Amino acid sequence: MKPTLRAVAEAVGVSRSTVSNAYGRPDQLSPQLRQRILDTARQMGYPGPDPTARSLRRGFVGAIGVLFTSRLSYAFTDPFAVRFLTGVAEAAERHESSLLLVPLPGEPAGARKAVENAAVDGFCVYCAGDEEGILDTIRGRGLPFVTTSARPREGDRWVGIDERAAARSVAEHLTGLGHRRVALLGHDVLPDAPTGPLRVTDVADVPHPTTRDRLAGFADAFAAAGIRWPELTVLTAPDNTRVAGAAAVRKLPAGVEPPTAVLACSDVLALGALEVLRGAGQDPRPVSVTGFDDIAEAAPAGLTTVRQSGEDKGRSAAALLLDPPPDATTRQILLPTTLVVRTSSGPVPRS
Amino acid sequence: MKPTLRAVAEAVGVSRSTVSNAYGRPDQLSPQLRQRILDTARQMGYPGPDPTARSLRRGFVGAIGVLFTSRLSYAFTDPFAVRFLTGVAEAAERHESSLLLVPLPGEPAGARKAVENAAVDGFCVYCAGDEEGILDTIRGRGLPFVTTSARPREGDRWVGIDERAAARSVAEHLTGLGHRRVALLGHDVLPDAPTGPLRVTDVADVPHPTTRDRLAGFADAFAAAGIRWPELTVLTAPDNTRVAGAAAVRKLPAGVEPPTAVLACSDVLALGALEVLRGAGQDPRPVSVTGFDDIAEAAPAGLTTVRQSGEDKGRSAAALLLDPPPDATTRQILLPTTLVVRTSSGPVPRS
DNA sequence: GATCCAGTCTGGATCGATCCAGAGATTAGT
DNA sequence: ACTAATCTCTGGATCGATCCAGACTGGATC
Repeated sequence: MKPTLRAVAEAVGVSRSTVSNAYGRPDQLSPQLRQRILDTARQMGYPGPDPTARSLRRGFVGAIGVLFTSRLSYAFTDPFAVRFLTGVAEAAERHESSLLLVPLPGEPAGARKAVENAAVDGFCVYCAGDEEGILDTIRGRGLPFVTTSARPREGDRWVGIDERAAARSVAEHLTGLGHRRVALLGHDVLPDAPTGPLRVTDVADVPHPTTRDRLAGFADAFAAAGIRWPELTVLTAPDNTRVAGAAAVRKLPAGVEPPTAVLACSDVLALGALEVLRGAGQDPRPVSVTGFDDIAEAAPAGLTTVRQSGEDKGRSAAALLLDPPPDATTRQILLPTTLVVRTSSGPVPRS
Repeated sequence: MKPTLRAVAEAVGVSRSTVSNAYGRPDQLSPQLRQRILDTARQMGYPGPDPTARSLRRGFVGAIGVLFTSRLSYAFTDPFAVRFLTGVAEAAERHESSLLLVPLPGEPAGARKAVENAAVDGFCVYCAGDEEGILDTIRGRGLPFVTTSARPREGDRWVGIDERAAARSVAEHLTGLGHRRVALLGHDVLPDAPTGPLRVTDVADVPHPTTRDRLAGFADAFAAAGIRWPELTVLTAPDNTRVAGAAAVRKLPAGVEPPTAVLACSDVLALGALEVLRGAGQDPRPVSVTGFDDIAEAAPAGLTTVRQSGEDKGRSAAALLLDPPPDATTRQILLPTTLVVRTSSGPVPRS
């Protein structure tokens, strides 16, 4: 059995408080005594105050929870999520806080339990799906949190971008190039929908909030160009991964007039699409492809996309949690986006 | 103030134990009473047992610590480290364990404190540098741990590859192709060495254990081909990053006979090297480049490399921690590696 | 009808620390 | 020399739960 603080106190012949102070507040005792305590502690093999006991008493843990509303191990396959995490880690490092990555099981009850059992001082919720249940559980615990949710509640801390306007900007880039027959590509467009083309009667039906907002932004641009929502082809992918993007594009109906452009809701989907559309044996007429996020792989692939900084998002989120601005008005941070035009998009080829 | 378990007990008119059992062991009380407890708890806004208090009493946290012996936010820039983390996350998900990512400050004292303050049941230590101090601190706490250290102690849980043999295999591939004038590229080859070519008198002087083992493996192959250590040019990079790799290669002395091959200790370094050596305005005579790890970016770049699975490493490490095999002999897992030959390596061009 | 047993529920002890009001001893101030 | 201030150190209360030995019921067993 490991010795405890009490054992050290008895060995040295002082009170427990004094030993505690030797570790936590050196100014509360004489340097000599402190040294004597530390020495015998070391010699007894006492590893210092137990973190759990300390947390209980102090009411403070020194860790922030990071929640991905998707499987945790999947999260790492999404480069943008990794950048976000990098930003969070950077801010946490500065605050000497640890990060608790909590895996959320699929079923809501399990997810609830996981959130309730996490020993943290607050949460950064990276929203990649439905999250209201999660947020309510956090609220129930009375812990502070920051979301990147598509539509934050009044007063909630939030960091994000104007998804819809950003999406609109890429789409306008394409309508400007003359594209009229396009396919939109997102993941989780409709619940349980198989990979492939869909008729979505209303954008509002899309359950995944980010996908919904981006599709809506695309639609805005096309509406301005005289193309209404029901005329747009929507492709859906089961995951936000390259292979899923590739698979979705392969399901484009052969024979009928193919789209002249594919607008993806993320770079990984777009890169998957590019692979297929630029791959060997394809129709030589190039199809324009655009992405979203501007991950590292986008530039070498020449992908036209919308840039947003995952690091900034993560950093801001963690900062909002770790030292929140006193006035509630500055607790929602809108980050900028930029349209980055590369070679993957071009004018409609003449037929 | 949030209500506690005691408050709920008083409200319902039962003992604290009973409320505790309502959450933790439903079989210990009648379903009706349990329901009544849960209902009033919900209505009072009691979020369930406090995780910290529970951990203290139970002596079990439900989280494993993950340590990177480099800055945490840097770790995410290393694709192989991310794969490792993915594997760890996968195993943790299965065990309903959380992952505590602990940022380690540069100075040993701070790192020690960080490890001592982490509320976890054990550690996965991803060794990317010197780690003995870290491991000693963990041992001091009496917590189990798994390392990927270059040279594990007898009895320690470990998962890794035969670094030296694997490195030797790529190098033999190159000597087989006729390469004799080569440059080795690693990071942290010598402490505080500037980027660029070095004379390293002895491989054993290299402080970074992985770099050392891989360089030694390279040297083995060249020794077999009649080239002794001091004749080998070693390039060093300050970081294990693409830009650092590129910078190191740019420092190759111009004018003198350039190497016909660059053997890097990692794919990111190799990719940086490739960028420079295949870039515009370069000597048209192609220099062979090899990497190590086979990260996702290696294949599209045509990089010859040694494949090892980061996911497997992470998964095995976490498994070794979460349900260790009873017999100590199987607590060290040697994972396989494969030489993957692609287009970045070829025969020595005739001059 | 005494015994045994399973099913429920209780309450004091405990996990390992930190907090805080205050006791004693020293030093400083006038 | 006497009060005030400062420095050290103490010990009981507390953080919020879980553990465990045992009490109490009501029904089955022989």
